[in-house]
Amino acid sequence: MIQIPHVSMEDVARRAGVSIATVSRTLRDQANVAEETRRRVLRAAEELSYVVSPIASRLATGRTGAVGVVIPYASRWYFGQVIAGAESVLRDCGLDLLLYNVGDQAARKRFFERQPLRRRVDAVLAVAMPFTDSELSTLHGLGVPMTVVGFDSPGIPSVRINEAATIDRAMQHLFDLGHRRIAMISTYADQNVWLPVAHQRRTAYLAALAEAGVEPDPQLVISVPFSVGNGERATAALLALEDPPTAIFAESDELAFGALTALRRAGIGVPESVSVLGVDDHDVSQLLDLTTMRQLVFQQGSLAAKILAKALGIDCVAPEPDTESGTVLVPTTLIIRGSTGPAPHG
Amino acid sequence: MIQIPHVSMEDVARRAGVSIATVSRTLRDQANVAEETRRRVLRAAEELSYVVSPIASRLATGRTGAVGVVIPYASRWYFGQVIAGAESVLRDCGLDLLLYNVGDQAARKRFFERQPLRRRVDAVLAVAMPFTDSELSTLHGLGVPMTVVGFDSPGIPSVRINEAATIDRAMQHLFDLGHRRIAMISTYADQNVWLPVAHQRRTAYLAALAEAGVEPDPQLVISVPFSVGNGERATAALLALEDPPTAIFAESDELAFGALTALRRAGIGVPESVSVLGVDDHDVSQLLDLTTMRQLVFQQGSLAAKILAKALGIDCVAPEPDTESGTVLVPTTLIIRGSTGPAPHG
DNA sequence: TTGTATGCGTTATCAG
DNA sequence: CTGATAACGCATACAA
Repeated sequence: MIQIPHVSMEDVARRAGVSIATVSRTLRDQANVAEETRRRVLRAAEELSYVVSPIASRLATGRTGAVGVVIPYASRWYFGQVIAGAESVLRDCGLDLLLYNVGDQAARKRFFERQPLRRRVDAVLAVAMPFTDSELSTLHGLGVPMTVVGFDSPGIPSVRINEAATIDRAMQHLFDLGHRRIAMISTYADQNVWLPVAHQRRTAYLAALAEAGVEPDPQLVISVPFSVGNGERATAALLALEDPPTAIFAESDELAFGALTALRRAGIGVPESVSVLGVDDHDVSQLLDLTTMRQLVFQQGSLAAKILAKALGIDCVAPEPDTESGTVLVPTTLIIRGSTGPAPHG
Repeated sequence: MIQIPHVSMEDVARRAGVSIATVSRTLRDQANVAEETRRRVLRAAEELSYVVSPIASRLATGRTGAVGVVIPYASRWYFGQVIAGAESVLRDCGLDLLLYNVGDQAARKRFFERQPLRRRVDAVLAVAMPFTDSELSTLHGLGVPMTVVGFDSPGIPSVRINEAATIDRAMQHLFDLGHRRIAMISTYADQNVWLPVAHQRRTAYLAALAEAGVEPDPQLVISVPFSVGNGERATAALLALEDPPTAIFAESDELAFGALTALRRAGIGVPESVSVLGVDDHDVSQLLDLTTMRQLVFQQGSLAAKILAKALGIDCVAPEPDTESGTVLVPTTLIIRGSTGPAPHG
């Protein structure tokens, strides 16, 4: 690979017959440059196909021009959506997106020990990764603005959905269909990623039951590690109960996929015998005809990025109306498909 | 947010009673530092919790310490896997992962016009994004090593699967089951992402038919834009044929998901009446019991990153044995699940 | 083995 | 409006 000698600002200055200071001013279109000069500089830069060295610029300004995006599982649908949403905004703002995938325990530990973000980013965007107090203080030690997606963390702006309202809406849908015996497939806290979201959703599920005057049955709440296969196992367990549920509410679509599969394998009709409902509106959900609470994940990512851009004083995108408060709630929508139907006659 | 004044190398040097040159040498553990001095320096750095400014370091060395990862759709399973794989290696190598998501036409155009990667990365990793000649020369103009995943590009090291062999293995499986009337769901070239892979897979499909002595039927090859819904529509069209296929081979699992859905909706038994086979081994495939050609996408991403690290002279990970050649072929495996079975008696 | 001095390519502060 | 010039924080020949 040929190492191309880079054109420097000095080269441009020489060609345009001005000083490098003028070149610098021109290129960042500052006001105090004569129109004639400006044209000469721009033409010289054009002819030399010059681009500013971001690194030198960063050293001089003290800003890194980058945002660190910290996520547990880059390859999952939800996180991919957030990344894509954030990327679209950051790109428009001229900010680099530095990706840190710290899903497994070892990676996470190293991340917080070595702190690769130090002196490297102007802001941090953390996705669905609640932190321990220790981790949180480490992050604060970075001294840069931070925003989180998918959960709340004290003192940090966040973008998420209203968990309680979302779950409640879903439960209402099932109640409306006459279901009373509703199971929930929840995720299990593992060592790497603690998901208070799971807790919130379980709580909301119980609250909805209570409000509807339905006695909760502990057997109907199953917690499994998040994986596309565990929803199936959980459902198999539910079906093995003496008094199986008429509806299964999965904490996320991916778990619901498993539920649908288990039901189909067991030859149990959906929704004639059992209804299934998820949360996300995953790409595959439409295919599987899964009723779900749609959340706009891409938008949550872009919103979070906008908040950061604003915090950095970068005016690059149309401001969002409700970005002021500490927590931005992105609305969710019930998408009714074929996986939910009237409760079978008891 | 409080702006924390950064500790500089000079502070460490002062505290350790040495020059900054010695600090610099120590921190990059060069040999020529006295053990005693080294300890003093390390302790001083520790006490001040000092970290080197990557930016200053980069300006001095002339290397950016970053790799640009260019992909069309960050939120799709395949790309998420590649990203995760690349990230794991790059992190170990101390390289930043700069993500560029250029799926839509506008973003792609801007990417090649502005060339945000110029002077910003030491290497480029492009994923399943064949380039036009113009784009290719632009990339070469970056003057940095490059590697591609998922396809070949002249003069660039690549990591991919053997398309022909993969498709052939899949077809053999169907032939072995007695299928002769095999449809293929292929992807359609759109403006944003041209996928020669689609072409290769169609060609391999036809070649396999020819070798098996089966007359190809143009009606059985359907091309649709890649989306989780189009596989379903394509399958519906196939089922509407006078002489519908007994097996459907989808270019990717996501399309196969649609096929499964369409069949289930039409009340057609899988695999009793129609077999379905995909390529990828997507997370959801196991759930849907889809027979598929598994490709290790995460590994392809990490392999590509290793090739780049090596090209950059960074010795950070165990070298791969077969990384020498221009193209690294990652093996694929037929994963037999429940979606394929013997052809129904004609 | 250690220190000095110069350069890396900008930005920003001053004079002019 | 423009041009010197000093940071920016580190790496690295070169000296000592």
